[in-house]
Amino acid sequence: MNKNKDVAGEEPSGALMADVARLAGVAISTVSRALANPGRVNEKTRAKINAAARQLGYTPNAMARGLRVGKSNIIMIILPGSLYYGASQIIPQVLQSINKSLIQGGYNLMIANLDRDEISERHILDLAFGGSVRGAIILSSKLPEVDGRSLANSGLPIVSMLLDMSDAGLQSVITNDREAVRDVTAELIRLGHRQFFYLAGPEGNYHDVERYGGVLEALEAAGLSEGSVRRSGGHLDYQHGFDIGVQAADDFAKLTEKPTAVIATSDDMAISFVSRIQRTGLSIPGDVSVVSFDGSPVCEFCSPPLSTIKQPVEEMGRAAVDLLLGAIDQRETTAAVRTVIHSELILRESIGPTKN
Amino acid sequence: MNKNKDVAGEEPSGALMADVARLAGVAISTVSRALANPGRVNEKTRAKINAAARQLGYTPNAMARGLRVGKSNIIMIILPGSLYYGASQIIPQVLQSINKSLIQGGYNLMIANLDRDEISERHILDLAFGGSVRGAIILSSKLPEVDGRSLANSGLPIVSMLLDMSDAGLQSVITNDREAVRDVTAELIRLGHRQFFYLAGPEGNYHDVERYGGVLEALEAAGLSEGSVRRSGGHLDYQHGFDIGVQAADDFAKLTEKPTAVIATSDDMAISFVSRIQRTGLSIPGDVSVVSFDGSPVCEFCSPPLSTIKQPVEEMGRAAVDLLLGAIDQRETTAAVRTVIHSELILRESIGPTKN
DNA sequence: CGATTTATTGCAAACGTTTGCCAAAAACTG
DNA sequence: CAGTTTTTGGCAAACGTTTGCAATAAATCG
Repeated sequence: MNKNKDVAGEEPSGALMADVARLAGVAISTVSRALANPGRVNEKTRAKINAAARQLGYTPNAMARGLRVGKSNIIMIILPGSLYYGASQIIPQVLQSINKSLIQGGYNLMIANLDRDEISERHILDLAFGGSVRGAIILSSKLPEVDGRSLANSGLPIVSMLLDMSDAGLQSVITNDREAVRDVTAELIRLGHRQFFYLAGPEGNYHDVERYGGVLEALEAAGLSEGSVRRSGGHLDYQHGFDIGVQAADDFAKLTEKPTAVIATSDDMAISFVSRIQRTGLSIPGDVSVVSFDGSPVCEFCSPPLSTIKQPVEEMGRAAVDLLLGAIDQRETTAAVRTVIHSELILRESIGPTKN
Repeated sequence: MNKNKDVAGEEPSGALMADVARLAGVAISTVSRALANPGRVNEKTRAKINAAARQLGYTPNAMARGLRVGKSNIIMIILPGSLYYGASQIIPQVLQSINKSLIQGGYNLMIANLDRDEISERHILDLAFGGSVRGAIILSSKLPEVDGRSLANSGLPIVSMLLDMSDAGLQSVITNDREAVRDVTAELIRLGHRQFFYLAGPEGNYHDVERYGGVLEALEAAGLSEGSVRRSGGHLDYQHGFDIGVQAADDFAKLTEKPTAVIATSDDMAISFVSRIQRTGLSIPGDVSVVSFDGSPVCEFCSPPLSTIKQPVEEMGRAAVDLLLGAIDQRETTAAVRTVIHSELILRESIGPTKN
């Protein structure tokens, strides 16, 4: 009842624009203009108003502003699952880079987690349709959609990262996974390798399809059959990379005819795989060459140091934000829909020529 | 101008409560009550309203609601710096766990990055005083404060994590760093070690003080002098853990009288340190025992597997959220101000008795 | 059956901004 | 100096909810 009546300011929270106006002796609308607009108000009054605002410790109410102008300054990022995958820093790095770019543009970052359940989908849709957010970046997932509402027709600008959804008309920032894997596989072939072992993340997953596709392309180009590569894993999420690697090492041990080159689709898999097969007496790269995906810094300090395909996450984050803010400001609405950022192959001692 | 006039709904975005009311043939206020309040409206009308709402794909506008009730449902987490520290997943794990608990409570998580600059402090204060957020969790940092405004008197419920600010009256969720380090040091002493090497994060940092303090306590308890431990590092942030370890390995190499036990204050430091000193021909734990901090999963797959003090981050996150939501709901305002969550020492092969 | 309570709904005033429109004042213009 | 343009500042109407209050309808009671 008597919260913010004109009797007295009791709570420390909340000098209003009206208070500033009163103190400065001007109208409330003038205060608004003084604080936001550039040249709409006389310099002298502006100074008076600024002084009053500072004296009162005035901070404009973001929700009132948002309601009035019909926009928020929050961007949400939709993450597919856990924020951390073993040693792989993909998600945190993306987050960091996005947040940084966003702040520079005056926006805030909100995290939305897209678990498999309907609850979280609904939650995200509420955020989108409820006007809470101004745009969305979606990481490696399809658009949430439940009872008729879909993120696609929320009217929000959306950018997809890591997953190519350009055919659905979504701006997509992706890496050249397929090409990168093709190249590294070709390099392994050049080094004499003919039998490959491929550690998969979730089967059918976009990354899996692309990366495995890259392997096959390289094999074909070299005239090798599809049978030259054996798959392991495929039923666990990337989040369980270490487990996949451990499991794969078991699988590997059981093989009578051992592949000489291993392509892991995350650093985690490679690390645990290497750790396990070293125990069985195999040496790297003497017996087995290993290359993996992600570019985690820790790879440099493994023994032997691991070759890895570095995901250009920071640039991807920046690019995604640029595209998103561009769409918000309605610049370049019709620009190229797919942005490919190139991965970088980091060659280290875990790769070598075959013995014979 | 003619955005949402009553002429026609052009934009796909935005069925309003008024639309639902019209379709259901009731007043707008009835709709509001039907959707939120429990038994304030007749079941039949409620059904009609729900049907209408679903048909229109209605989603309440969060900012309008927030403005009216004077509360938002956003919690901000204030992070001290980078989101990722090498292989240590502390921050992402905390984020994950906090976000999960928050969503269950109906809140959303916003990320605020507290860099050293004044800009970011001001930004955080704007968020706090601008009514955008309902509460804050602050990670391992002091409260931002600039031109008279301080987070402390924003009226927001705040919980401090990792940094003990209970003396400032802030609910603090911390780990027993000092005790954990004391125990592990004592264990090393029991194994015969008498000369220690301590890898520090930023000097004077709360964690550094606590952890180094733990070492000293153990030494004293065993009757060893403070001179039994040498420090390395101290000028770089934890973010550069790998660099610290590399540098420390150089320092170590230069020592004529080599310590036999190393206590690293992050897994990153330990990993790069180990990698480097192994190259100089030293063996672990034969020549040097190593223990570190954080409990990164990757430690299990290092060679040798690293002993580490596992930070109970998930529980800390949960605890912090519980406290925060408690404060928001004004339950238990006067509960214990300090919550200590216990670390877990994971002993692996990187630790062993001294040779002689 | 009239009186009193209770359940249900509607009206209208908030919440704290922004902004279109208008009026007054100031600055030019011829 | 009257007429015209440009600055400047105020009024009041939004933005889309929630909620106190009042009104009506239904139910209960003596």
